Amino acid sequence: MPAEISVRLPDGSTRTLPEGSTGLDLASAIGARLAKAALALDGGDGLVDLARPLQDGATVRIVTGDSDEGRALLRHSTAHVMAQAVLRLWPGAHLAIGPAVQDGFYYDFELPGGARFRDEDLERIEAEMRAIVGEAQPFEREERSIDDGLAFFADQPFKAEIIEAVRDRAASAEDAGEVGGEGAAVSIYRNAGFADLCRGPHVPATDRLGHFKLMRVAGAYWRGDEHRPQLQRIYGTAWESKAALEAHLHRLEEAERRDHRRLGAELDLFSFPEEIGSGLAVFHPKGGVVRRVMEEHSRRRHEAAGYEFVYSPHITKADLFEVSGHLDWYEESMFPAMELDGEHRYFLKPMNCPFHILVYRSRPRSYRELPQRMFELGTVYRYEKSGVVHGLTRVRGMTQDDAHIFCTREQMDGELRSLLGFVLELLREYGLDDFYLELSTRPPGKSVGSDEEWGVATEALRTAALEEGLQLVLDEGGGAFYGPKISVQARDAIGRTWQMSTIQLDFQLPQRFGLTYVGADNERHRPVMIHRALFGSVERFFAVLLEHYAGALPLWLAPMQARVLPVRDDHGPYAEEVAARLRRDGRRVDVEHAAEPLGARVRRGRLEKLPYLLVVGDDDVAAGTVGVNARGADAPERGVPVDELAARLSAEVPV
RNA sequence: GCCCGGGUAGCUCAGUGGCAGAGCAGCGCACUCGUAAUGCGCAGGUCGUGGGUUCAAAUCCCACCUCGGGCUCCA
Repeated sequence: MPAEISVRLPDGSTRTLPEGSTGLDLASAIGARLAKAALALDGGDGLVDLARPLQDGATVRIVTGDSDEGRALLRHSTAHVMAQAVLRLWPGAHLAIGPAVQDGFYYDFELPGGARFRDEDLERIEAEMRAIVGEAQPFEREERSIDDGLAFFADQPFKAEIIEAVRDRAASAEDAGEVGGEGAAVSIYRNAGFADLCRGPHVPATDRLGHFKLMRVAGAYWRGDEHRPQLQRIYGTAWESKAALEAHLHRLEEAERRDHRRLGAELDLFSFPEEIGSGLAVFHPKGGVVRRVMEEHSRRRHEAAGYEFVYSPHITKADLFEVSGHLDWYEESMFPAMELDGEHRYFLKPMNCPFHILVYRSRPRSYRELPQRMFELGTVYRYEKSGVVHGLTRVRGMTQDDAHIFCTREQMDGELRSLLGFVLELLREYGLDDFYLELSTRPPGKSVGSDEEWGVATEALRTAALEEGLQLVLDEGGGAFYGPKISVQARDAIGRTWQMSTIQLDFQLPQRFGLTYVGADNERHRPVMIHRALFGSVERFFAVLLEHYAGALPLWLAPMQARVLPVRDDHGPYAEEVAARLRRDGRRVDVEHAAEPLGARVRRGRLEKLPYLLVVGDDDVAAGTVGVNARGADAPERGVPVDELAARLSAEVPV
């Protein structure tokens, strides 16, 4: 009688199989359907190939494609197949890395003779990949020593570099997906004449794949370092089923439909005239209304929260940014200097903080007036590299809802706590309600101040963040040159995250500018400075709201809140009366006269995403009512008295 | 800044060496209508900019500007 082993399944049951049985044998024993869906085995400490023998007594779980880890696995294997296809089409290509990423995968290549992928190549590669999938090639794992591995990949310099890094125990997290084996060995996966350095696991064979699409080609630096060779990266997406792939492509279309750049043009909100320059927007009248309402609400809330309003110019002599350190640490992001009389250099400001500091320093300060909170909608200019400008979310001229809080060290913790609460409350008022926090620490080699100060500041931020009870993610080295920061990341209606508010703690600038206050002890003390912007920039926040709401802004923010549509020309005077009545309540209302059929005007109003279309005809003129066609409603509502409508609208506008 | 792909009418796009096109939007006239496109007509383009090749360039070549997707960076 052959020896047997038993394994425990997630439901608590156990299975007994002949010794030497593999994950695939187990799946087959459970059911043919599972055997077909199985991709890998979770043997307790990580995923392994189905072809591996089972360990007696282990608790195991079969991984299928309909889980996050299963999808990551098949994406990784699809990347592998793509590399195989590229190598068939471009013999001699060098392979770098090919991990699974959110929704898909990529692989980085260096083509022989410095060749570049072109868009048309994607089709050829995809066709080759489908051929490989059709060949149902099994993935076979083998382990080799470091030296064997180096010899094996002698003609693959990037793979060799990865192996050397493993040998030198300097493997970064990024390499972890590429190498396997324990310490002294690396693993290689082979299928049909192709072999790749890879930790694995992989799906059993290439025919488990197939629901993929190559998306685009891009450049990417080897190891993300712009001083190292630029590789050719191909991005693809891959899913466990045709339906899942199609659903993903549909989500991409949905995101495109919400794109603020598209909505901005369609709804006549803003534009980027080429004549002005890259990354510099103009807001049109309708966008101007939205912006004004956003800003007015913000001002009111800041006033209520104890902020004082200051104003500062857009340009300054160089001295100011020399003292602040910006010219040492930030100059590459600043527009070049304006030279005047060969005597003074002037700069457009990239940040508002030094100006607020000068306001603080304009006279002696007492501890009695701290904390002092200075707020400004301050327009700043940053010379962003040409490849990074993007709609309203990454521009070269922007207005920050910027404030600087000057306080004592003792007040610091309390200020940070109340500030975080204020930020989140305000963002919720604009309709965002799903957040997490990110703590950015000292950037190595690009900062000022002592380790002790950075440590204190970072801990103060961490404490305040933890008290808020939100998820906290660490962003190592992501702080500003003068201090660590917390940023509030918001998830929008379709789950994308955006960096919104930033809160930075700063011990450096008060020192550089020699800021002081006189304490109760009649001695001079150094205040602490907190930099914070809640929208981040008004432009970016505008873009985020537009995408979050897919252009259908809530009533209080909508550029036009209602449009009155007279059925016939002779209902025009009544339509104007209705509009005038609503305007008395402060509503933004217009009238579109009956030059076209009602259906056409309703359609136009819908496309403009107007919250309310108000139709008035014979019945309404007679009864003093309107027909209410609300955005998002199934059917129009007839015969609503005008005063009742006015009351409804007022109730819907919170401010 | 680097890699790939674009730029033709206000918008979406067709046009790959031989007269610059369509739909929508705009304007005019007619239609006066109860909830997602009334009809007819008119007007609208130095084909991103500048060079070059050619008898002839939207089309081929070069440079630049600009937009999109990435890398790096970031509010």
